[in-house]
Amino acid sequence: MKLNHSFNVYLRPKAPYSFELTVRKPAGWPLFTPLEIFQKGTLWTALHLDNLLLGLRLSSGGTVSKPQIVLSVFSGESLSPAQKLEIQKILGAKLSVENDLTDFYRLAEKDPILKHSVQDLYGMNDTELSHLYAAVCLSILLQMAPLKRSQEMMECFIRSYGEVAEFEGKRIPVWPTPERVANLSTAELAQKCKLGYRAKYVFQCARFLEQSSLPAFSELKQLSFEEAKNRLLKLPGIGDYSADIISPHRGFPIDVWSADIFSQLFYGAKPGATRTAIEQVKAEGIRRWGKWSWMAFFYTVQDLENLSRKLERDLRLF
DNA sequence: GCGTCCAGGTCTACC
DNA sequence: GGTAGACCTGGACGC
Repeated sequence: MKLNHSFNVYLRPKAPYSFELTVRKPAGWPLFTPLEIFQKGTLWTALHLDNLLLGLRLSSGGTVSKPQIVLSVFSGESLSPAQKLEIQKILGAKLSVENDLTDFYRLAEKDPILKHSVQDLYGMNDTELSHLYAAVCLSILLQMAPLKRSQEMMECFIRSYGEVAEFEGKRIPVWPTPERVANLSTAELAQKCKLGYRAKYVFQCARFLEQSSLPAFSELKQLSFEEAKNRLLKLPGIGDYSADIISPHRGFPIDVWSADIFSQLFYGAKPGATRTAIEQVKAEGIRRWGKWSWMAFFYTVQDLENLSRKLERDLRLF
């Protein structure tokens, strides 16, 4: 879809805010779609907001201590001032411009693991996924597969069934909407992108969301952590790990891979039976970091390369 | 080359 | 209520 209309917005996030680390996370997590383009400090990406396809160009107009995001929004139709204001508000929230890292950094300074990560990734903020169904599909396609295969499934799924935002000579495919996927068949999903048993869940979740059986992202945010998670657990194929990834409140999403990492960080050794270590590691992370456990998880995972080097050298775990 | 195992979980039948 | 086994696929590994 060609997006020929545009308007510009200047966002002023709370400092510290590293534009580059926030929109282009070190572990390779994309902002809104795995097929977005990042070149010389500028990100071209796209997403659906309430079924409206938008293209975005983002760059930094400031510094970590005096941040500014220069944002151009592209749409297929002319938008009213009220629509533009609403879009600016939603994108600001997704980019965490009101996020205050002060309390988390205060905790991190005294923590033998986190003190390294916040130093390495100073000003990195978490961001919100493009929409609820995108988050659901992401978590399902991460299940029970090596990362490479998950990435292949995601890319095929997005290229095959997502709309393409065309603007400024770029073509950015976005995550499919539940309305589109609900009209497909499980067999087609399984065969075309080799989703395996996950095809059933991707399809059933699309039907579930299309029938509005679940609140939108913004509404889930208004609920308590437990209530939001309980609502998400009603989705087919969504268990404890996936709900922790999807929830706007976030959780401490420990799977086999991260249980291995955090077990080494907490206890200095790999877990014996990895599956059974998940609960133990999760409980320990929440005990140590409480309401900041998601941010601790987020910073640790993004900083693994630096962290493993530093921990080998001088970390004394408590 | 071929067979087996298992991976960044979740569901369900069975006890 | 707790738990073993099944579920798609493909890469790694042993033979």
